[in-house]
Amino acid sequence: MEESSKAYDAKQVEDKIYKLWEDSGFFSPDNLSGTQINADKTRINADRIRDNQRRIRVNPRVNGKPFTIIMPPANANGNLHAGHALVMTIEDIMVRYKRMQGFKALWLPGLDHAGFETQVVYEKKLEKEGRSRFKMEPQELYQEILQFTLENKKNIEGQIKKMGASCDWSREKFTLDQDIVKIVYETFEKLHNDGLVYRGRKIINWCTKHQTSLSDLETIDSEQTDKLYYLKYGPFTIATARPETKFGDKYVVIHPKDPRYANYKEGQKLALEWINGPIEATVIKDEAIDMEFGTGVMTITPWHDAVDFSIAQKHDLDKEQIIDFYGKLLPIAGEFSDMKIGEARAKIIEKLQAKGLVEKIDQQYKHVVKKCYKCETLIEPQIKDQWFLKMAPLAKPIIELIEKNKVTFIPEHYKKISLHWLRNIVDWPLSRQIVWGIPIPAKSCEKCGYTLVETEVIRGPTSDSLSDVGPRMAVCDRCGGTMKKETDTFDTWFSSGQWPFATLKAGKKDDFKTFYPTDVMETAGEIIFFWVARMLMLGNYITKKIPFTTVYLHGLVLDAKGQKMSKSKGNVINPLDITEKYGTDALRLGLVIGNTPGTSLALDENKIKGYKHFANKIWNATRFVLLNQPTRIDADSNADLRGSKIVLSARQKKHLQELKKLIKETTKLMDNYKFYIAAEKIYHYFWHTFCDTIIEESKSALADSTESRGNSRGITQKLKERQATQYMLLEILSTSLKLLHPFMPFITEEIYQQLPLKNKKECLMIEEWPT
RNA sequence: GGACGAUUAGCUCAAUUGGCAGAGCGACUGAUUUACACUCAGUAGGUUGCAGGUUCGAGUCCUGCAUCGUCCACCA
Repeated sequence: MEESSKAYDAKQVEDKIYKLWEDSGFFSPDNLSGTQINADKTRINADRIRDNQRRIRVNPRVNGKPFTIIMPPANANGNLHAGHALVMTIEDIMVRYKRMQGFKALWLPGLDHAGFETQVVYEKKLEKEGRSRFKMEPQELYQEILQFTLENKKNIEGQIKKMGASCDWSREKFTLDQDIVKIVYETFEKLHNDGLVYRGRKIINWCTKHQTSLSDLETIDSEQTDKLYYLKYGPFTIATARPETKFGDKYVVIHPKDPRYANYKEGQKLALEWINGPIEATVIKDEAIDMEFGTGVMTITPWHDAVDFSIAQKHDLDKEQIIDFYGKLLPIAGEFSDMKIGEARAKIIEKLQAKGLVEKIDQQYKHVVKKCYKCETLIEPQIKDQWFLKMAPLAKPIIELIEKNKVTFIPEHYKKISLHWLRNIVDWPLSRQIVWGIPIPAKSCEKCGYTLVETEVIRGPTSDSLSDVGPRMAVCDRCGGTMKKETDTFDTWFSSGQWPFATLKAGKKDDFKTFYPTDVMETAGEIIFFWVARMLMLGNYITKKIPFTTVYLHGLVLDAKGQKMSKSKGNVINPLDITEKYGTDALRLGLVIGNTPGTSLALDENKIKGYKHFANKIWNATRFVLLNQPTRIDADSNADLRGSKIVLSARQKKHLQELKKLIKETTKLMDNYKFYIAAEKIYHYFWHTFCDTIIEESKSALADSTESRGNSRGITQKLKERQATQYMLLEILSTSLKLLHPFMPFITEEIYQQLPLKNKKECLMIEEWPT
C-alpha cells in the first residue's frame, strides 16, 4: 500500500477495480469452467507452512457447475433508483459467492423497453414541452421514444456498473432485440395455434388519458365517497352512483327469488318514462343481484360495467356504448351528448329531478372505484376488441408444481399468495393501444373475426419502420371480408414474461442447454403477479420446464422514516448520490444488513455512514497488518528463521479456530440466503474480534525486538513469535476479505491486489471461498 | 368481504426455525495522539401488542382479541 493513506477513498478505487474485473473476463462463465479452482491454490507462505487447519479442499461436487441468475430487466426510461440498487446488491452477492465456490456463475443483464411505463414517462416529457402524442405521427413518436430509451439504456448500464454488478455484459439483452422479438412472436404464434390466444370483444379497463386498455393489475382501487342516487324507473326504484351511464339502460334486473318482485316475469316488457323520454324496458332475472343492496333492483349498462357486461353476456342482451373513449357522452345522451361525464352528472340529475324521477339521494355512499395506476384517472370500462390470453390452462401445471414445492419461495409465504392468485386467475388482456412496444403480429377480419398471426417481419430497436408486419392479406380466407392489420402492441410483461428462456435461447450456442432452468429469480415482491407468475407459466409452457427453482423476493426500499419514496414527497434517495458520498460498498452493506426478504427496508443515511466507517476500518486494519509484515531485515537478521516452521501459540490457534467457525456459519447462512445475518456476522467479527481483540493483542509480539534483552536464543524466540503473529494476522485478514468480498467487492479487491500473498489469483473475485 | 404480513431497547431491525432476548444508530460516562477520532473501554435502556393454551422450556407453536400495513374481490 504505497500511498498508505489513512482513509479509504472509494472514488479513487471503484472505477479502476470495475475495469480490472471487466478486463479479466471473469464476469463471463465461459472463462470460469473450474479455472478459478484449478489454478494454483492460494496459500499464504504455502511452501513452508503446513497448517492442517487451512488445507484447501476442492469440492468436486461443485466445481464447474452452472449457477444462473437472470437479472430483472431494468426499465430503460430513467435513472437507477434505490430498488434497482437493492436488486444489484443482492444478486451480485449471490453470484460472487457462487463464483468463488467454483460455480460457472452466469448473471445475465438486461433492459426492458417497458412499454406503457416508458410511454407514460415520455408523454410527461412531451407535456412539459407543450406537445402531445396525439398530435404526432405514430412513427415519429416511436422514433423519439426509441432515442430516449436508447440513451437511458446506456445511462442505466453505467449505473449498474457503478453498483459493482459482476454480470456478463457480453450476454446482455434488450427486450426489443430482434432475436428476443422473434422468440416472443414464436410464443405468440404457438399460443394462438393452441387456441390459448384469442381476439375477443370484452369489457376492459380503459384509461381515457392514456388512451389504452389496461390489465386489472395495472389499475388501483380507490375508496371514495360519492352520492348514491335513487331513481324512479317505471314501477321500480333503482340505485346508482353513475346516472350519466344510464341513457341506454333498457333492462331491469331482479333476483329470481326476490318476493317483492315476484309478480314481474322474466322477459316482461314495461313502458316507462326515462331521462330523455319514453322507453321500453325488459325484465331480466339473475342471481347476481344482491337483494340487500339498495332496492334490490338495478338496470344495467353492459358497455361500461363489468358486472353488467357479464349479465348481458349470460342473457344475450343488447349492449350499447354511451361514453366514448375520451370520456364524453355519445349522441345517445341527446342534449348531453359531447359533455364530459363529470360535467354531465349534475345536469342529468337536475333534469331527472325536474321530471320527478329522483326519489332520494344518499350523500355518503362509500364505494371503490378503479383508477389508472399511473395517472389515477378514473378507469372507464369499455367494450373493445382485444387480444386475450387464456390463463387457466397455463396456470394449472404451475399450481401443481408449486404445490409439489418444485419452486422454493423466499420468504415462504409467497407460496400461498401465488397459489391464491393462480387459482383465481382471469384471462390476460395482451394488447395495448400504444405505439411503444412490440407490435402484435396479426391481422384480423373485420367481418367474421378470423385472426391470422404473422411473425415474419420483426422490428428491432434499430428498425425504423412501424408499417408492414408480414405479407398483406386484404381478403379474409373464410368470409371474404377485409383483413385489418393489428396496430396494437403487446403488454410489456408479455415479453418480459418470457425473459429467462428468451435471453438464453437468444444467447450464445448451448447457453440454453447449459444454464436453463436458471437457479434463482430475485426480484421485488411487488411484481410477483405481473412478472414472476407469468414467467413460470410462459416458461413452463414453452420449455416444459420451470424457468427457475428459487424465487427470492425483496421488499420495498423506504426512506429513513419508513415512508415510501416519491418525487412529490421529496424523500427520494438517489443511490448514486449515496455512492458518491460514502462509496458503493457502504451503500451495499446498508442495503443488505437488516434487510430480511419480503419485508421493506428503511434506508437511513446514517446507517450507510456507519458502513463507510467500516470500510475505513478494514482499510486501516490492512495498513497495520502490512506495516508489520516481515521485512528483508527480519529474514536476514536471523538465519535460524529461514525455512523454519511457524509455531502458533495456543491463543493464536484458538483465534484461527474461531475464524474457522465463522467461515462455517457464514457459509451456511449464505446457502440459506440469509445474507443479512451473514454480513452482520462478518462485520462484527472483523471489527470487534479481529481489530479490537486480535490486533490489539498482537501489538506486543510485533513490538521492536531490539528492546528485548537476553541471549540470541531469546531473540530468536521473540522473532519466531513475531513471525507467527505476522502469519496469523495476514491469514485472518485475507480470509476475512474473501468472506467480505460478495458484500463489499471494491475495497476487498483493492486490498487483495496489494497483499503480499504467494500464488495470488488474478483477482479476489475468483479466489476460492474459504472452507 | 377474503387473504397475507407485522407488532421485540428512544429509532431501524435481528434472533440460523422450541434452548441464556441481541446488533446498528442514537443517548450517557470515561480514555487516548506509533492502523484507524471515520478510534477505544464502558453504562443505561426489555413483562417481546393484549388474553389464554401446549411444553421441562415459547419472541418462536396453537386459540382468541387489538392496532398497523399490503394484496386480492364485479355489490349497482
